[in-house]
Amino acid sequence: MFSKACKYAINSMIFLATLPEGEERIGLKDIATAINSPEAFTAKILQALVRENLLESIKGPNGGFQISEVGKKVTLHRVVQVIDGDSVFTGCALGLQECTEKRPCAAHHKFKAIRDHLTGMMMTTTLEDMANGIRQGVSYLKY
Amino acid sequence: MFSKACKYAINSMIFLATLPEGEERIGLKDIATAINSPEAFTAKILQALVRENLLESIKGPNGGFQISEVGKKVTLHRVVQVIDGDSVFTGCALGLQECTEKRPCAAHHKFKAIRDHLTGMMMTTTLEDMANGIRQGVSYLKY
DNA sequence: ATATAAAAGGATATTTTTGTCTTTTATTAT
DNA sequence: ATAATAAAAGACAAAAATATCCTTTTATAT
Repeated sequence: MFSKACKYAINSMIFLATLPEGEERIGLKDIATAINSPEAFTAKILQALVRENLLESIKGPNGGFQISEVGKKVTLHRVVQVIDGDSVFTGCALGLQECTEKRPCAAHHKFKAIRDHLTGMMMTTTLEDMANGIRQGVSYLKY
Repeated sequence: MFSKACKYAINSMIFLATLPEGEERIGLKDIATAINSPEAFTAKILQALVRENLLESIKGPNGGFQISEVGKKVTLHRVVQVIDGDSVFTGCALGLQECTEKRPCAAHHKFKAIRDHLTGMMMTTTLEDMANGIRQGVSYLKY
């Protein structure tokens, strides 16, 4: 469904969203540990999230990453879009180049319902929603 | 969502399912042309479908592939399972190793609904359904 | 029997994704 | 100013997915 890079991105964002007011900044190492991801690879992904303003980063001692104001309000949909693009939301499930209402693939209408469901869910689920589950201990970031 | 191999598999199966009674056998080249896929790669995929008895193959002149009795009755779900396994139906969307009702990832319940929807659709959509759309010219296999 | 056709099988190549390592840049504290 | 810290950037490496090529096996037709 999503690339590993995208999963790391989502989990990183959720983790950063769980950090309490005033202690929002945290280093790469701690993020990678918290979500159980390879550190250097995670760094690349965080860079992309910084470029898209979902995160802020500060170099040097006591540096690290923190969720931005934009990032705080963002949905799952946006995070996926930044890392994987929106092919998962709009691409043809059977791989046709041109797959439209007028010239649909064999599974177009069946998959349209699924994709609409997925897109709707992703556009209405915020990082805050998911961070709350983690904070309350009803859901988890690793293992 | 699905690997390219899996898309080629689905499209091949649909194409083979559209062939009329008595003219069911057709060569690799024609299949690859019909679905616009790389020939040799498609061959590998068809071999896997033969191994799983969704297709039959005959070597030599006038040889080729044809859909088996099993294959005729099969659902999209089964084709995907043969090529991609069922991680798309059962795997954790956020990549957690252990993601269960008791120890869910942050998005578990949201994705459960999507996956149930997807799985349900795939288990009830047969190749025949999709072949009919192609035969009637209301859906397409390439471009 | 022989030549031909077509899939099977295996080796190899390419591309994409994932992952690591090293150097550079920015920031902080001494 | 200097040393230390941490992210950014870029080069490189490994693994997986995709794709091709070559040889072998099986069947058909002459």
